[in-house]
Amino acid sequence: MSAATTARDRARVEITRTIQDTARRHLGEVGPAALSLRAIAREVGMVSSAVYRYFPSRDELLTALITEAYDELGAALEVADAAVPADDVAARLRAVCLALRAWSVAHPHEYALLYGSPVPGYAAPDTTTPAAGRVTGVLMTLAEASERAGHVMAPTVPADPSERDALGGIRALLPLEVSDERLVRWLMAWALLFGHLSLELFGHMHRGILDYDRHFRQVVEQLVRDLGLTGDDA
Amino acid sequence: MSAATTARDRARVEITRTIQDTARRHLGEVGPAALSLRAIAREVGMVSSAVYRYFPSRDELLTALITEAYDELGAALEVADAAVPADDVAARLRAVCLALRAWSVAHPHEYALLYGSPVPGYAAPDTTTPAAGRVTGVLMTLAEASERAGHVMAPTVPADPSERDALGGIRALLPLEVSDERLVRWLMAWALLFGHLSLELFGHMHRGILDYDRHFRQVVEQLVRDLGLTGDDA
DNA sequence: AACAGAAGAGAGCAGTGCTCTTGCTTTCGT
DNA sequence: ACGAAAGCAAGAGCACTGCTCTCTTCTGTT
Repeated sequence: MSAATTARDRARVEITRTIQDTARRHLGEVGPAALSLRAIAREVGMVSSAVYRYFPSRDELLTALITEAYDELGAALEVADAAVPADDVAARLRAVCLALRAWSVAHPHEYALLYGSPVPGYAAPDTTTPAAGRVTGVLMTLAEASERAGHVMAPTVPADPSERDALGGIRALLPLEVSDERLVRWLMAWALLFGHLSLELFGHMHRGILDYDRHFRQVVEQLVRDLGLTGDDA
Repeated sequence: MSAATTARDRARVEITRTIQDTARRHLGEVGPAALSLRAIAREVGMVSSAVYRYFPSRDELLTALITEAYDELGAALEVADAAVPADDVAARLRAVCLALRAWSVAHPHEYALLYGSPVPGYAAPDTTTPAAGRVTGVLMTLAEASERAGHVMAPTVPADPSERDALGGIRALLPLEVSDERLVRWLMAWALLFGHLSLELFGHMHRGILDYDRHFRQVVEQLVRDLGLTGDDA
């Protein structure tokens, strides 16, 4: 059993980090699809084949970047969430939404890597799912908090009985019990947020929205309202 | 001036179509990023350089495919919309939403091409915007119809005065006057729909939603409700 | 029938991911 | 302490990509 970290071990993790960092920089500059393993190797100062000692394939490198990005985003959301009184769910949602957009706008290529079209041959391995769950987990935690606080949502369509089964996957991941109706509304919030960001970052709002920041805040306000997080309802 | 269509002209459009059709087939099979001009040429039965007589670059070919896809989707939505009584905006929205999802699920790669991360070096020229507008136009038409019908939306946050300017782009594209609040809600519907589809098609709902179809219908119902398209409000 | 222009073929350039072989160095077990 | 074993870097090479350039062939028009 040699748990001792040899010099080679240290060099390995260091070089691995160097590669991943340069990859990350390249990602931020040229985007996921244009990521070139050879270009990265060139900049790190080694020949392309040497990189394969550290990442068995370009996809593995992508996976590392994906996980890292998910974690970074998740952490940003958690920090934003924690910076606000825990019992003020409306404020927490606002903070999380703004943090989400701030990170996405600051890292559009990373956003595209996470939530854009999947890279062609690439199929995300299960390694990334926990990191990905960290992001959605923040929203789901808020959903639970809202349920616990007993917030009254805007007029909501009663969930079809079969909807309960349709939501089975999520429910298994949630510690707390949340009503179908509330779950649906929070899933809609989830889709709305990422839809908004995708449309904005991928250029589909270019001709329509003149002030992204302003409009986003309006949307978040409406979201807070629909979820019933403001004291006054209807 | 020879406006007469010579045999060569006819051959040209025919071959152009053949290339585009093969490209379209490949697109449906391997996705946008993996589209290979050489592979297409190979299948059409000519050498790669010959294709450049018809499409000056791979990007031009992509542009053609994008425009085509937008048009196809737009047409599908228009057909679905027209198949329902014009004065029943709720029914029209339901039909459009279901048609949107049906097309997207049937053509995931085309969806990714249109609404996923933009292709690396590629910047969509203005040629595609009218076709793209056709899709969003369907939704905006419904928004106008709803305004005209005087539907009362679910409790809505009053729009900040500055929001009016933020929405300037859209408003310039809309023939009818629609209130800021209603516009915001319909833009949210737009973002929600494409967010939902992106999350679904790009695999982010994989662990959470067991019955996509069922869940989507529930979401659409809630959407109809929030937009105030059902007779009974709150 | 002659000619100009369009179309196709092929070679070639620079780039990609990835594999395999060849040396070299560090580590580990005896 | 030394030899074996494992790890690492480099280079050549394969199959592929988009794209350009040249050369030839073919074809529609006058």
